[in-house]
Amino acid sequence: MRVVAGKWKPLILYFVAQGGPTRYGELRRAIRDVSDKVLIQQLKELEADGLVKRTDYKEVPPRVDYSLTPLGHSLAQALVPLCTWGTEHMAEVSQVFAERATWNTRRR
Amino acid sequence: MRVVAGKWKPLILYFVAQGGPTRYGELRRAIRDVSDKVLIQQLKELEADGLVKRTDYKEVPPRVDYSLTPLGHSLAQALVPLCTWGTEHMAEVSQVFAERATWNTRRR
DNA sequence: GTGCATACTTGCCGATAGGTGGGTATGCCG
DNA sequence: CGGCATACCCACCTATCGGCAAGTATGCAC
Repeated sequence: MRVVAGKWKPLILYFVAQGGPTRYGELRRAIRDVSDKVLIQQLKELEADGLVKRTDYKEVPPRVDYSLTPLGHSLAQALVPLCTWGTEHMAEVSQVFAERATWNTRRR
Repeated sequence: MRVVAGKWKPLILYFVAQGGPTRYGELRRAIRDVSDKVLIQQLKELEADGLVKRTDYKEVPPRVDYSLTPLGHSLAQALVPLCTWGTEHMAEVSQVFAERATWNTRRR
C-alpha cells in the first residue's frame, strides 16, 4: 500500500508497463493532469523503492527513460485484478461518487 | 484506488472478510493503532461506497456489526494478489524503508 | 543574440488526512 | 449514588500531499 501510495503512481506503473521504457516527456503527456514536480517526485520514489529503473543517456538535450524492474513488473501484475475490479464496477462506484458530489455542493 | 484510499481501509476489509460480521469493538482491538475517529470515519466511507453493511441491533449497551456486501467481497478478492505481493516482497521493500528511515533521522 | 527543447529543481501555499482529548446516551452492577 | 461498558461525535491541531509558478544547464537552429 505504501509503495503505491501517491496519486499518480498506479498510473505511472500502468503506462510504463504498457509501453516499455518510457521517456519522461511521454509520461508527462500521457498523464496530462500531473504537475512536473509531483511526477518527478513519484518517479524518484518508485525508483528508490526499486520498482522502476531510471536510465540517463547523458545526452544533450537530456534524454532519460524509465522502465520497470522485475519487482516493478510483479507489482504491476498484482495490480491487474484491482484494475479489473475498478473497470467492472465503475458504474456502481461512480454513481455513489456522483451522489456524494451533488450532496456536497448542495451542502456547502 | 479512491475506494481503498485511507490508511486503514484495506485492513478493515481484510478483518471483516476474514471474520464475517465484525463488531466495532473487535475491529478497534484488532487494529490497535487506529483512533476511534478515523476508524468510524473510514467505516462510514466504506458503507457509503457500498462495500460494507452496518447492522445496528438497537440494543443497550449498543451493539453494531459490520459485514461485507457482495461488492465488498469482490473488492477483497481483487486485493488478494496485492496482499500476496506485499507478503512475498516484504523483505526487499522493508529493507528500502529501513534505509530511508536511517537516512532521514541522520539528516534531520 | 534570441528562442526552443529537454529534464529537472525550488519555493510557496491551500487542502486534507489522520491523530488527540474530550463528550454523549443508556442501562447494569454494586 | 458512582463507576463501567458500548458505539459513537466534536473541536482542534499538525504533517503531509499535491498543485502552481518560476528558474537551471546545455546545445542547436535561426
